[in-house]
Amino acid sequence: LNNSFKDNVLELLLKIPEGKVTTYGIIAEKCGLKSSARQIGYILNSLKNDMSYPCHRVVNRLGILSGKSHFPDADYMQNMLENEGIKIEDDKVVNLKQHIWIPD
DNA sequence: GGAGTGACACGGA
DNA sequence: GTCCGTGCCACTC
Repeated sequence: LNNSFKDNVLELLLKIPEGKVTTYGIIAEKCGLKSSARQIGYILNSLKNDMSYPCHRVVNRLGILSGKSHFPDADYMQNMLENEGIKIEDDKVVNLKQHIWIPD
């Protein structure tokens, strides 16, 4: 099969439940490239024109909204997350452990 | 094919 | 908690 790494990432992206977040590292590991978290950001960047993917639910391992500058508005990511019940303080998810989602 | 580029992660100081 | 160096690998010239 010719599934690229990117396809796996996209598939997993769509599974992130509303009101939850996950990290670049978790996605990478689940897609079989444990230490290639950097690629996730690269892939998400290529989706910036496609809002059908919940890119806003991906944060770094500290819960920081490291990708917020890549959205249409500076507050887009934060607004989306807060809209789903996640509290953001200083560009960081409050109580990350409570909101993190880990694939099966 | 070689070098540069990341929306990262980890360990050590 | 911070700052810094290193590993990482798909992708693009």
